[in-house]
Amino acid sequence: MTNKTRQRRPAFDREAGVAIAQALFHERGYDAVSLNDLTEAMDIKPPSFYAAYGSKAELFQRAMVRYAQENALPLDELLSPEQRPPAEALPTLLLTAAEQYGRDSVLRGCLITEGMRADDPAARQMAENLADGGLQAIRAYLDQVHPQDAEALADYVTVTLRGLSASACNGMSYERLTETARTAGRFIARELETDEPTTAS
Amino acid sequence: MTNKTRQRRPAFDREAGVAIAQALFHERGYDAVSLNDLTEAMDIKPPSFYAAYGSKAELFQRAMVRYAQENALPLDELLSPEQRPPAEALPTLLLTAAEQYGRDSVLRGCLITEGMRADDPAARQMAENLADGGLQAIRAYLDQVHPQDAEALADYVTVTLRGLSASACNGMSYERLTETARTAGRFIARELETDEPTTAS
DNA sequence: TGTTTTATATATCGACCGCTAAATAAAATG
DNA sequence: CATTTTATTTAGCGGTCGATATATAAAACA
Repeated sequence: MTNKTRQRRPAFDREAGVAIAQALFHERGYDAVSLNDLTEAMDIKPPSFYAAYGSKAELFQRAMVRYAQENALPLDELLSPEQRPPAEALPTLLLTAAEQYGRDSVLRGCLITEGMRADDPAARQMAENLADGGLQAIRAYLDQVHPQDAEALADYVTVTLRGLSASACNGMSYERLTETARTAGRFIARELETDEPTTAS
Repeated sequence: MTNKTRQRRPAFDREAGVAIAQALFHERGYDAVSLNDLTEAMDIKPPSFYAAYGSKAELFQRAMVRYAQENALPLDELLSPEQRPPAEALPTLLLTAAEQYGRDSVLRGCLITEGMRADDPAARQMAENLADGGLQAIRAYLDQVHPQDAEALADYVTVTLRGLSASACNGMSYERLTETARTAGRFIARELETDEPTTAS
């Protein structure tokens, strides 16, 4: 009789809850955000929280995935060997990261990078797994375009990214972050141009 | 009568307690070390702990000062303009740091640098104050020897140091840490030699 | 020796942690 | 409407957090 498919109860928007959690985790870090902080910000009670997300760590995982989808560096574009030589791609990668890490006054640094320093082992492992994907993409790109120094260059880039993220979290200004990224990018470009004196057409 | 000055009761060695705390804080970070961890490692009860150190944060401060005294980079030696040109001093600084951050399998990274990411605001501020001394030394050195790019170079060095410390904490090997530091050092040396084509005698 | 000082141990404190059992109310289905 | 399902609320679980009030015992000093 009631063939009209009734709308399901909204209850609360779980995806919106993930977005709220993402912002809180990004602003304060995993450990510093309590269940009370989360349920209060979402305007729900703890049982609803656990029915929806399972645990604080599982929600963190979803928040990091959401962050990666909307904020992660476009590695696929940046690191396509056909389009960009490494002397251009890697400086762009560093600068794009620095711009992102420093552009918002409260959401500083990289949620995933900083998640790797969480005290909770489960959360830390989740962050490491997600970060590993990006690092492997950088490494794979360098294996193609600059195999003789792929590990050293990949390590240099990841260490610089971690330094930029941590510095952003501690308040380094947008201007100084991006200037530092530009400096590191120039150094890489100079190194690559030295070894590989331009294969230009 | 008893003019023989009696030895004061040993009770427990407070300096040894600071050393124990230093190791625990270095291994796990400020937030992840509980009062119970500390009192158990020192083999004392909480009231003795508070009588001796005042609070967890105050003990952290003492542990960081102790760490700085015995482990901090010898900035005074490294950064003496009379002795070393920046193209030599800065690469040595980075390499020395990387060696220190990665040489011990459990005490990774820099206690003070990582302390700046503590969740406890008091502890974080203490770490920032201590770190600021080192950063100002680097900046003052560069103001003398390379005033045209002092801020940019100082920022580059500090970001690299933070990246090395964080990477060490997350398990990057001694070899890769030191190789990354050498890479960054080469980049700096190349930059300085480009701008300043040797003032040699 | 007697008195004072100092550091100890016992036994918590109140607050917060992540998380959940049980009861209830609302929506979906017949 | 009555029934089932689902998400909610109330209330609180056991545990740990940093930190303390109180009482006691040992050392320092006269």
